[in-house]
Amino acid sequence: MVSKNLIHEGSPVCQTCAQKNSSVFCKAKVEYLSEITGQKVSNTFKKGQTIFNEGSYPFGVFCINSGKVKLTHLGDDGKEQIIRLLKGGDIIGYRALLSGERYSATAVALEDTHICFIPKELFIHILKNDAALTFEMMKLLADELHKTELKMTHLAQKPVRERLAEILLFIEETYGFEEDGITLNVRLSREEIANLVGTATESTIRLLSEFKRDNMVELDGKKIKIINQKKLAKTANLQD
Amino acid sequence: MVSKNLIHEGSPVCQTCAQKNSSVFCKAKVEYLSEITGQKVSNTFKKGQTIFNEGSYPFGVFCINSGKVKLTHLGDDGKEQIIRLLKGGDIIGYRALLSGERYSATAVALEDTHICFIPKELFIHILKNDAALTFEMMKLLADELHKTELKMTHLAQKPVRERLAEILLFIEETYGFEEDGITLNVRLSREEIANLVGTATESTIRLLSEFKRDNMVELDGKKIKIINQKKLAKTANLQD
DNA sequence: GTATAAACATGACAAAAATCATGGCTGTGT
DNA sequence: ACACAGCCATGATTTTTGTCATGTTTATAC
Repeated sequence: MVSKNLIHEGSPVCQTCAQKNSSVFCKAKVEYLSEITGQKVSNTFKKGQTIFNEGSYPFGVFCINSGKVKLTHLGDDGKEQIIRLLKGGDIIGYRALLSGERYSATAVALEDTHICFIPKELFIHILKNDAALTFEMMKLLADELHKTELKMTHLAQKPVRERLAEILLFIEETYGFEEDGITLNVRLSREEIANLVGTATESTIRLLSEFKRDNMVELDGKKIKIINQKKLAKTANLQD
Repeated sequence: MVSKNLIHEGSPVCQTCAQKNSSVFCKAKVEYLSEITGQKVSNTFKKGQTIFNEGSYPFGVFCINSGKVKLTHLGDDGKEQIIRLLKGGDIIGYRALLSGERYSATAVALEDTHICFIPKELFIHILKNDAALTFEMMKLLADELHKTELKMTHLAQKPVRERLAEILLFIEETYGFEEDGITLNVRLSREEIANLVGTATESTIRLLSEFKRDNMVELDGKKIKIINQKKLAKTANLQD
């Protein structure tokens, strides 16, 4: 494993980064990759730590090397809404940077997470000179927009039960399973799941119990096992 | 009025288009503007006509010259969700084109609308060669993503009453008022408003009546007059 | 102008979901 | 091991919202 000692040195090299081929940066010209390697700062965030905060100014973008991150909005009544779940290879903080605004969301590590920070100037400089990378970034934004529009429609039209089923499948799609092949590979509190679904925590707890009763999932503390994916997908009532 | 005869010729010239300074294309290099002028197709859509349909393949982007357009998703149960309202200067159909997918939404003219069509090849060719324009497109996407994330959070957390108030203010922000300074400058059915808010048509009708009772709006058929904007904003309970 | 359909409006009711209350469980630090 | 806090669970209740039914008004076509 090349990445092992690199990570422990605190400063992995982009050209050999484990995420090189899943990140947008894999599309950057090689010359820029070494520039990034030279200027980036590598960091570790412990579970629960905040990477950046809604309302503050962005100084660059973050590229997740390993770990899991949630991106949240604070609603007008102070309730948290999780708008995205992220993992190794994903970049965060670019939205506000491109719009030239403050962060509109807060990023928090869901588990110990390694992240590289790329300064704003370098990021913008590369974008302005690397058309292919800019094009990829544009695509990434277009995809994100599409996903968000879908989520919006589902929030507006689907009952909580369907949305919860959908979110469980979405978590699976994002983080996959543990070695046993059925346990969702992330630990989220009931409240966090509720904040993904857009509902009250109690409703989430109640529905999870129902899903368990209906043999779609098994619950063991924060561990959630998907034991009947097909039925769950049917419950989610998905078409698209 | 330069634009008047241009429009009636059926083929306005981008360099003198009334929307030149509000569209992203105003950032395109002059040389590309004339290329667009040469290749675009100008068209008129009557009220209610479909500009493109969810599920079909994009062959280019549309640039709205004048008029009003709604972009809608079909939910899994066949219910329409309006995801964006557009006007002169806005471009549509770029999202699917950039992602290389079929349209994920349907565009329908809300009133007689003039639109220029720019072929895919030209659009992509220009993007690949005009870094400044690409950068602007990226910003546009970033802004759209932000707006959509906000809408998502509000759909998840706010009650219907607040969302309706918010939507009325949003319509005002988008299309403004008629000459009288209080009548919203667009005619939407109650059902369409409901599909913006994400609620049942009857709920929308009921709440509009309440807003009228509470002296926030006046109703006259499809005409909606905002007579107490401050109170409406308070009802919307906005912070951001 | 008149017929016809579509849109608007309102009441009654049912369903969905949030809130409140309470108790048990689990993990963490001492 | 123990106390404590935070999380999980569940029941009871209220509020919100959707659905169904029905009548009225408005727009549109002939």
